[in-house]
Amino acid sequence: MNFSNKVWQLTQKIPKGKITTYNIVAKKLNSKAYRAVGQALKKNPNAPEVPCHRVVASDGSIYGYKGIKNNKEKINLLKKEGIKIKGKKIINFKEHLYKF
DNA sequence: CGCTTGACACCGT
DNA sequence: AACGGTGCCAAGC
Repeated sequence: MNFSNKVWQLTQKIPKGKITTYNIVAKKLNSKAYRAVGQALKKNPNAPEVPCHRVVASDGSIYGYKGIKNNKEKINLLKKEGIKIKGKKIINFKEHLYKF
């Protein structure tokens, strides 16, 4: 079981309409490798199974996801799940926050 | 085996 | 409040 593998497993656990942060995921893995979490998610071999769009930065902003590409469709999908996004930041992201 | 990179977080300015 | 610099950890080369 690699670090990345755990990350994906946890990410899969995120229910629809909920989100979490890299920091939290790393802590759940008993580690401070929140950056490595991002690395794992970007690899994401299980694209459909792992909702990486539900993992955001600690301040509730989309770090890199939309930044890499102008993929508004994914952001729109998040909105459809009940998450409101203003620019790169999630509105009331703490309320949707899933702490495992 | 060691240096560089990156979807972050934290602190100072 | 916004921006920039620094530290962190795992993976890749």
